[in-house]
Amino acid sequence: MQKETTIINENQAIRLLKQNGLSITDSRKKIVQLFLEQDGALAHGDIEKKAGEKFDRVTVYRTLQVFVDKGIIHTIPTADNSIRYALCKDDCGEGHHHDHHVHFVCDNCGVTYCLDDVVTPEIKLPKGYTAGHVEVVVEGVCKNCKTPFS
Amino acid sequence: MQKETTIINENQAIRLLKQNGLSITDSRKKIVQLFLEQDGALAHGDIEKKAGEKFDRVTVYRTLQVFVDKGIIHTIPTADNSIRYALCKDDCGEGHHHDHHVHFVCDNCGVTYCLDDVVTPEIKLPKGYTAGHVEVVVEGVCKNCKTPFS
DNA sequence: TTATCTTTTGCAACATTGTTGCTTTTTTGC
DNA sequence: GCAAAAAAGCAACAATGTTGCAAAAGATAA
Ligand SMILES: [Mn+2]
Ligand SMILES: [Mn+2]
Ligand SMILES: [Zn+2]
Ligand SMILES: [Zn+2]
Repeated sequence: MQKETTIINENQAIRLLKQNGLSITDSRKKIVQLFLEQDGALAHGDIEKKAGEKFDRVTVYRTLQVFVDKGIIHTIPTADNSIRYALCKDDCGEGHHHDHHVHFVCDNCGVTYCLDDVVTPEIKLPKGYTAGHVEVVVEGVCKNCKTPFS
Repeated sequence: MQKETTIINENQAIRLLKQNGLSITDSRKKIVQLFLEQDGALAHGDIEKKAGEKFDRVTVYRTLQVFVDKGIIHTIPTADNSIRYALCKDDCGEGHHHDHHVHFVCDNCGVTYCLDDVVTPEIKLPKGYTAGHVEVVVEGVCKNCKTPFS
């Protein structure tokens, strides 16, 4: 028998897809579920691996693209030139993301977290510059990797 | 006759390379000069183009790597998965970068600027997280693209 | 300046990542 | 179930990045 959480996540995945007017397909269900089961963010490569040999690489690319467009997931810029993706928790939708939170990359375990409660600060820019979106990525040691005596 | 600024930049480039204990080669001189002549940041591809067909792609990759290692240039993370590089203005050196400034990417012209005078803010993290380095990238409209009446 | 040693370059081959057009398969709405 | 629409898979390709190695260029000291 399937584990109960898997079923819950499958239902949740289907709900999320329907909410966004997307048709329900195996790959979309599976990829949304991966995000739901996951604490941190996922890179394209992670998804390919975690989904097994099940889906074509192109399908994964296109699925992620659709999810970003619809405001289901957002991208996280990192220094190592690999885009990570994470679920949008805010009221993002088609054509407008509102993820104004800080991201954290752990030096030790490599996991990327959305710190949903830490909002991006106001940045005072020099004269002539107009700010749109602000991205903040903090690198350091995460709560799971913290040693008791450090 | 060569333009005077070119000569100045060549001397400056040589000085910078010597300072960092690097041997003086055509490609290193040329690439440092490109950075000196440039207001914004450069991506790998920009450098290949601007250097003409002069240098091998591999040489450019390796040169940029050496420059980053030596603290001559630093990388700038961007959302579009393309690493940009810019000269370090601070006291960076081999094995330690100290570029704590904000970066700005113009939506309109695409140029990436180092805002050397805008320092990265302190970020208050949730319990258990320890901050190392903080990266801030602001996206918006730059001083050159600003229209008079906006 | 030349000889020698060391470093860097260019080349070739390869790996990884991302893109596009087209055909087949799946999903949806009836 | 059936037809139309959407998505997936496949193949071919483009772009980007990496590695090993031989040739060339740079540094050093006689
Ligand atoms: Mn996030
Ligand atoms: Mn900078
Ligand atoms: Zn960690
Ligand atoms: Zn601009």
